[in-house]
Amino acid sequence: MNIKPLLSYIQNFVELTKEEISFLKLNLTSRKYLKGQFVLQQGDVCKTSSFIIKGCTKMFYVDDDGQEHVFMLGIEDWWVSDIGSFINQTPSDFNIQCLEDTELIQFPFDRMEDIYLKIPKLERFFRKIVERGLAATQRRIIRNFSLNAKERYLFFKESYPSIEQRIPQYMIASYLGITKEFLSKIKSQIAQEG
Amino acid sequence: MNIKPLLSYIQNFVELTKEEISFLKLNLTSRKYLKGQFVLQQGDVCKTSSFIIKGCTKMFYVDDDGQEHVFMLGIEDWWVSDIGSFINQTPSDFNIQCLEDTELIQFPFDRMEDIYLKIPKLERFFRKIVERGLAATQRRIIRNFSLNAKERYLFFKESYPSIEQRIPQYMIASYLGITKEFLSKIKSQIAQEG
DNA sequence: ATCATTTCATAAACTACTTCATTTTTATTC
DNA sequence: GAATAAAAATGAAGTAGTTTATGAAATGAT
Repeated sequence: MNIKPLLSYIQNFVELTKEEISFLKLNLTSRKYLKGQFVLQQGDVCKTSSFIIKGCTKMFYVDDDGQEHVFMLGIEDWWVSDIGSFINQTPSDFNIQCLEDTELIQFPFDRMEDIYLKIPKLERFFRKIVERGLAATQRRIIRNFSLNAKERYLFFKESYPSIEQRIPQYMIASYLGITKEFLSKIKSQIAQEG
Repeated sequence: MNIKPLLSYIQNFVELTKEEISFLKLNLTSRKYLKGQFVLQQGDVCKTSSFIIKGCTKMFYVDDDGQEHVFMLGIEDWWVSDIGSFINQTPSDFNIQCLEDTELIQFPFDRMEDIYLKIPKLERFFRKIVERGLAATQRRIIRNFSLNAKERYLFFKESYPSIEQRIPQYMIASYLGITKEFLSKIKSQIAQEG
């Protein structure tokens, strides 16, 4: 199990002893997916919270009209899960699909209680990363309200330059909440401006 | 200090002993604001995380064009704070203003470490409510993408009927991400349909 | 009660973005 | 390396939501 990237991520927040790391290894699972495979499908319960060791994922939602809305993209060192489905163990509205061959380390829901009990530091760790996630998600709502499509695209480009290269443009459009045609228009407009 | 509503809220997640409650009382502060007063002003650091005992607040953001965007409304039993500013102790982009005379119980940032140390259960409590907050915020982004303005308004009406009565319509419009004129149009349209 | 201020409603002109239809470019497969 | 499929570009027509302007209704202060 290539757990190193996860451990060094965790060490940014709390320090783990050797024993704690061993205990973690026993309770986490590593899993590889091929490009195109699903980590989660809508209607299923999200049974794991996953950390991306290698690869790229998209989390999306298909609305009543059959329209696909990309809600979140993920690359190395990001977390992916439907947190609502995970904490309540209720069916998810989201799909999580791999855009490349992808390797995840997964925290199973039914091991979380034990993990928190044995390593209370991880309760602190997860509190902190969820706090950060909430702050980031709130900022995203604000951007969606106060920026227009072009500004949102420029922000995205600047914030996640590495992601833009790895995934098709129509998914970025969906993530930004616009059509692929309009994103195309924006890009040609930007190109003209120089 | 009227701490009861907060305690019964907390007891939904974890059970506190009498000693823990006394300790909490020593570390929390109660504060009353008049209608119109600010709990937080943009540029200031958010030094407390507040629970609403009584009253009504709006959290809003003024963009570069001077436009006000209502990001969140709060009534009794809700939490208000700019979590991004709170956890990093950095200047906030948000304002939190009281729409009625309002009473809050506040968790000061500089007491949090002690509180978590003395009552680890509260680390669990805050992890859980932040998880819930994150799930709710994510659902809101999805709604913003996949519902149109009328659908978003109907969802708001159904979800927060008590709030709608208490605050002016133009703030609801701003919360929904539309102009007051367009909300007015939507309402008259709904009225005609019966 | 009255005056001032805030809130709500209505309507016409406008704009950011969508939809639909077609073509060009890029990637994939045999 | 030709054939096929997938992704991106382009343009014309349509729509959801904005802007600006004006008046009516509700609320608050004196």
